[in-house]
Amino acid sequence: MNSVLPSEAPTASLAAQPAATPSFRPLYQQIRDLILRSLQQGEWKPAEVIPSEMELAARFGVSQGTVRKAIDELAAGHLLVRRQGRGTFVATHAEQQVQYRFLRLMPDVDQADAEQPAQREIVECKRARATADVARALALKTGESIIQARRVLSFGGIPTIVEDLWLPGEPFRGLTAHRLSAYPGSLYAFFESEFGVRMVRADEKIRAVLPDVQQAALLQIPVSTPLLSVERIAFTYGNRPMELRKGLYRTDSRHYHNRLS
Amino acid sequence: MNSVLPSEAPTASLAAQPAATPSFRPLYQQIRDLILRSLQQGEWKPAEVIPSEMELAARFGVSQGTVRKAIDELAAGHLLVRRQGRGTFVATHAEQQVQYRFLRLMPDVDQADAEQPAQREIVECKRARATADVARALALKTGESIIQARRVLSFGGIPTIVEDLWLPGEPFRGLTAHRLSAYPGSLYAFFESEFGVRMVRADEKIRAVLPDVQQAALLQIPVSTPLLSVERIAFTYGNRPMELRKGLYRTDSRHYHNRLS
DNA sequence: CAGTGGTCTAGACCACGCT
DNA sequence: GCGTGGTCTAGACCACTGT
Repeated sequence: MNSVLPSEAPTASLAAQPAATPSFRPLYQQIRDLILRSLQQGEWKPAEVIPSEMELAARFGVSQGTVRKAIDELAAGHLLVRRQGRGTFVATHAEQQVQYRFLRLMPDVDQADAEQPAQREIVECKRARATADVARALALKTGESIIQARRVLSFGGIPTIVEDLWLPGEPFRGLTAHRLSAYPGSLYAFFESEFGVRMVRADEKIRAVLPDVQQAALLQIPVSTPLLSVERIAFTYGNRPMELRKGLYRTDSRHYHNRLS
Repeated sequence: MNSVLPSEAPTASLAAQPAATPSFRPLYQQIRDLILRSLQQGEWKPAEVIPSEMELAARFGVSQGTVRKAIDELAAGHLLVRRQGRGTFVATHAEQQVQYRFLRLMPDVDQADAEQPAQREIVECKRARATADVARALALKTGESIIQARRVLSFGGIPTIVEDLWLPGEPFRGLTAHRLSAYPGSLYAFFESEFGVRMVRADEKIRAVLPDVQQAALLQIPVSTPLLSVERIAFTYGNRPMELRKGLYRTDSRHYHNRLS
């Protein structure tokens, strides 16, 4: 039997599979998707506990082991975090552990003592209309309302990153330079707590480039300094693109770190 | 009970844990490490099948489920590959699927039709002595014997990558420019089939740089062209570093792709 | 001590690949 | 049809966290 009996799944119905098996879909994946939908719909908010495995098993009418495997996959994708003895929690960007989960620029020499956090300066933040490029990246239509921002990150007083951001206007309605500057945590923690938009995954395209005059000025470097260009699209639940970000990184005393396996 | 009874593990003994639990180590991790050791010692060679889950369960005196969880972890780390209905195989770099598993330089426009493979040209290949830097990266002593090579990769006739390689002399004894040039597959497939050295993981440090005169000449570009510098250390089983590679990538029509999650 | 996730087992059945 | 990995279950027990 490849589907949950409706009578045993009072709060959620799974699409029944025909007895013949033209397309087989494991139960635990169906459960995973149901949990995912609950996350998406905000049934449990970031940093909250979700129901225990036994509760979920009862709710979906499956065994604990099946729920466990569903949660395993979500935890592997950093959507959930398991804490033994306490419960399973909705993952959040606001955790102390990793300040910048998606920033891979590391100091060349690992100063053992805690590195002081980056200083952030908002250079610009305005409402605008999506160009064709931006619209394509954010799955919008050309001309739709967006928010555009530029900021500079400095480490130990040295301007190191200049970033341009493009955000869809609708979900981020009410975002202002002032609120951006005032927020103490990372941008993604800001999006999460202020707009309920949780970034789950990102794709980056990395190149070596030279800055234009303005970028060079912001980083206080000559225009002949090669920089890392990092173009990122960040996605929420359901692979919906919610941020386009183009960063320029100085790499003379830091490097972009990547592990291949 | 946290350890396998010796009587039930005839071909391998697991370290018994004291009844008090000062340090608890799950059984499946112990099994995983035993399988890992067998891989390391070459009991099963790349692309070969390993024994079935039931056989391994009998051999280690545990249930199939425990072996399964051990294999799951190794498969997640790309050390093993499961194929339903056929068995579990030792992973290899020689698979057709992904030509270059560790090369993340992608064409900007995805030509749907198969891209023709890169052309490879060995520029240099010589025996030498490890400098302090190289020795540190490869966990050797300064002055130990190494092999040094330089090659150029071209895509569609355009020289795109120039790479310098440093390899420990001992495991790669007998490597020559001729054998390098003659081998049809990727470098890592070559290391695997010709020297039994299987790379399992790699760390990369990425920067933006300008080429020196010689590098610019090899890539047929001006010295003012910013390039991606990719410094990679590749590891075999047991986190032993076995290759240092410094690559320069042209990124005007290709980009380094990375997925963050 | 109760409740949570984590481990381990044994057994049944399913999907897949080969012969 | 057989053997492989893949799914699902039910139950026991362990390790960890809070009260």
